[in-house]
Amino acid sequence: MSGTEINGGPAAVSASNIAFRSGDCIEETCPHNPKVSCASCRLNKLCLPIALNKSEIHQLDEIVERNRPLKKGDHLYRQNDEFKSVYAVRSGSFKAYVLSDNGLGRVTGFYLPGEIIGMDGIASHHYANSTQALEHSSICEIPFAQLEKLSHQLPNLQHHFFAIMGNEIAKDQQIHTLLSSYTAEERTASFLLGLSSRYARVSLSPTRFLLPMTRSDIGEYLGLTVETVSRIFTALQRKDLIAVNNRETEIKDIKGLRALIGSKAA
Amino acid sequence: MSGTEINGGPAAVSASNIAFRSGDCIEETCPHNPKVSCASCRLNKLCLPIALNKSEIHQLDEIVERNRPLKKGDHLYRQNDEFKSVYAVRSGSFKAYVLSDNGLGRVTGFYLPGEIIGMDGIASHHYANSTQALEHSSICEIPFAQLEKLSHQLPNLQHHFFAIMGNEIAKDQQIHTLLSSYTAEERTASFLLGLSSRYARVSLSPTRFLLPMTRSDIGEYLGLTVETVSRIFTALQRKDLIAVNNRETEIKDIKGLRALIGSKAA
DNA sequence: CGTAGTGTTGAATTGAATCAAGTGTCGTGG
DNA sequence: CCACGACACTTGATTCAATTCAACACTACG
Repeated sequence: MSGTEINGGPAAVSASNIAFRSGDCIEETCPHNPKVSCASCRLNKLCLPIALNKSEIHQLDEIVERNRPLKKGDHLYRQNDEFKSVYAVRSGSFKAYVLSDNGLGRVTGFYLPGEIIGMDGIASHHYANSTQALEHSSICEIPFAQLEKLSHQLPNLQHHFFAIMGNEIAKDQQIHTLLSSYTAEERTASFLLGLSSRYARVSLSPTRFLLPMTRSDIGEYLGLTVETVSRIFTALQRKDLIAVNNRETEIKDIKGLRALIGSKAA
Repeated sequence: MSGTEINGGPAAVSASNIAFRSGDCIEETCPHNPKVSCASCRLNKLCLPIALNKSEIHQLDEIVERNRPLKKGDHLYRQNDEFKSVYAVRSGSFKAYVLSDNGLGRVTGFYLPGEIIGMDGIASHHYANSTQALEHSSICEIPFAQLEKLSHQLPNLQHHFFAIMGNEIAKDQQIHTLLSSYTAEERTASFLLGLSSRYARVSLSPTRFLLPMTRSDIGEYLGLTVETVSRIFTALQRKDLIAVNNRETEIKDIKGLRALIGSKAA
């Protein structure tokens, strides 16, 4: 009945990480399949539905719009667009960035499956940055007005959305510390460890993954130049902490990486 | 009846800025007076009560605890303390900071009257940083569980608290950009302009104010050393953009300051 | 198969940090 | 009320981590 009409065949949480994922995709949980419901979505333990019961998840399902997948480079929205929705990444990955007058862009965040995009627009009713797919990706759109209305009916959902926003705030403050006091090597190590645990969160390998972003994106995010990022990658390889082949990345010594930033850890 | 028993005499939104404020303080709106209600608080147009009607403000008043003032250096809470409440600054100012293993602290934020503290603890149920009064200050404590319950009853309050959190997220992302791409001079100019508009928000002079924090605090916040902050202050004075005498600060050419970061502006 | 984008590496430069030596300011106790 | 000590701030000389400039290799894709 429900099936693979639109996007048949196997798929993984992250298209670029097909080679590294563990499980197989069964039709109704295929992350590229727009018919997947929150109830059956493999991310429902990490995404908005967390802590909701069956009937609540069903209500959430009603307001979620499962748009067609985005191609690499497609924009989810652009800076100053009117804020209408937040988005949950179902598969693939995104970068958020701002463009300054001088043409230079700065990446403000990367978003992986199960993560929520667009909360920077809630206050001003306009998105503060542009957000672009880094690879073939699919998202769930959650119209914010409806999310608010539903949150008002479901205390669990309100509680959880406060938590998601609080988490974003805490995470942003960690990055503040990183940018204001870490060296290039510490930033890069911390970035890789962060990616690692975010992949682990969605049951992908924490030690082998494909970077969906360019070195330049990483540099813009970490406040470094492309050249520095490249050099640090080389240096970390020489220390046998990682192995990088283009985008393919292996963390060979996670403890060693952690040790690099050890004294800075809270 | 209600009066100045606990804290008589004149007071201003920011104790350290008494010399610069415009209006006088009448008893029931004195920010150091613990008996001030949200309804009569001079900050109620900027703080949590915004967008609430009279009856709603009254309900909010019921859950707000107006603690005794904090002395300079007193902690509101410490890193890893159990999260229980968010706090609204009524008067004075605070800094939030994290301490790393190596003993170095990094300031993650400054909080002025009308601003909300503690949202970093919502997700993990533990505060992610320590928060300390920079001067004699008073706060309104808002137990979060009760705020959630009340938000559930008052859609306006829910909406507004989502907005407050969204604003914090947007602000943190701006700082991300600042830290990852601004020079020392641009960071410092941006910092002063930010303070200026935050003072303006609470009807204090945007061009003359006392800095509640040390040069070292500023440096830790902006990712610079004390020495660099000091040098930049001197340089900005030489350019006639500001005049600084210890903590007393005057912005002499706000356009000129803005021009320094012009090409980086969104 | 060529071209644009992505990534690496080297050499020179530089902005901010570090190291160092002061002066200024404030709060406290004698 | 003044003297003392601790902290806050400033300025200068030197160093260094990361940027900039430059050249080239790799890859991916129409």
